[in-house]
Amino acid sequence: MTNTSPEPCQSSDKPYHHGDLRRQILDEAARLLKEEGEAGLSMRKLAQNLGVSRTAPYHHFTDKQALLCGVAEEGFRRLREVVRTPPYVKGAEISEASVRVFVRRYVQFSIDNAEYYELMFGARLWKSQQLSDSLKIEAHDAFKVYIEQIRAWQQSIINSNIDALRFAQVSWSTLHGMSRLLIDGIYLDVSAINVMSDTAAKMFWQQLYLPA
Amino acid sequence: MTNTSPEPCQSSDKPYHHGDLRRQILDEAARLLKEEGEAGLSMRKLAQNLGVSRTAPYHHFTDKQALLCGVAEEGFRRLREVVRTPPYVKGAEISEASVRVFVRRYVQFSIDNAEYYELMFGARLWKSQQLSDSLKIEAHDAFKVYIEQIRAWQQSIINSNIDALRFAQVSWSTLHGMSRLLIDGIYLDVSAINVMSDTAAKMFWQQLYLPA
DNA sequence: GATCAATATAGACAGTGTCAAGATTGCTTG
DNA sequence: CAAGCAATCTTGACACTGTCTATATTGATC
Repeated sequence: MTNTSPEPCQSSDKPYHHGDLRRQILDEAARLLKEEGEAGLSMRKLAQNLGVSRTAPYHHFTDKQALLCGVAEEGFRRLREVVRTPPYVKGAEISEASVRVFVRRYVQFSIDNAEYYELMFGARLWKSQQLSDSLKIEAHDAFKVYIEQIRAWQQSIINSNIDALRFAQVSWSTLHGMSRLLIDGIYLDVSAINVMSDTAAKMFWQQLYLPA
Repeated sequence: MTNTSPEPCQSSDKPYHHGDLRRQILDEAARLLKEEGEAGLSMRKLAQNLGVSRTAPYHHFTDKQALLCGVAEEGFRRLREVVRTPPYVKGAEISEASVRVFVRRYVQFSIDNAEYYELMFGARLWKSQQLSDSLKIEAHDAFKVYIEQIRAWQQSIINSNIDALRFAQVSWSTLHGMSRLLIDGIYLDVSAINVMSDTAAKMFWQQLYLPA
């Protein structure tokens, strides 16, 4: 399986210094996670796939844990990017349709970036005490996007009896739960994603719109 | 750390055949998962803790995966047990309070048996194609309990516009999401469990009770 | 009591994360 | 341009893992 004869590319002899390793490690890690799952990701295989020695990655990530944190960080960046794309929902423009868009977007992101999502919201990350500062910032920013969305909803809600914090917690639970059930292979009917998302959106909307 | 001198218990010399190994493996596995997390569970440490050779467990579980399936199976049995304890909710007796009881019970179970819950509803289990038949049965029975609960709700709902299947999926997503967010250490405020549960219950109730 | 399946054992192998010590390189500063 | 330094990459080593194989001991059955 291992190719002993060197491939005649990359400027004949590969340079001692790779030059772009950190970036490629992050990408290859995500690729391995996607293709083979968590069990398929090892530091050594990672290095080998990139044509570099086993310990080379340790000069860019102190730990395997640190590497996973790096991938998760990338995920948070992507999430923020996705949520920030139009159409936005602000202030009084809120409607059931806009809630629907938001829900669909969240769930769709989690499916499309399952390998990232698992790390971003997995126990491995949040139960470890060693979160890098940059990760904390990224994660916090991503959370903020959600909170802002809830606040925007809250500004134009008719049901003033609602507790915004509790509603944010429970609604996020719903989104997160749907995502995990789909990602983890417990909900198998992927074609029902949109219907489920819309059902959730309707539930949220009725919470916001109707009196307690 | 390792105690070389044999402890003077267990009828002097320990017998060649353990006699109760399978049971103790399951318990010790759950204990290790609870105390040290998934990373702290290895077949070898397991065997050593039980005072048995490294390969002994393999006569009771073909795989590490099979062992985890066994633990999960135990978890499903427990879940069924918990949900079946009174007070039940049947037919027309449904009320917001009864929904609240159900929600609280589910979330509380997931917290109290986190080490089981993680296995029962983890990707490791559901993405592997090798589920034992007994596990499938246990899991299916546990799901049935939930479905029955939803059906009971449905029988006395006023809102006939609701799609029972979709509602079951989304409501379970909410419960599962809350559980995971708490178990995985993303929601840290454990004291808010009951308030969150009640908020979710209220949301469910309004879905059931109010017209679309 | 002989036989057989269940249960336990030690030995071995490949694979893993990661530490330590040395080699090679690019940047910086004199 | 030379020297030096820090960043980067390398090989070697260690303890640990899951699991295969072959062997030993036991309890139950005819």
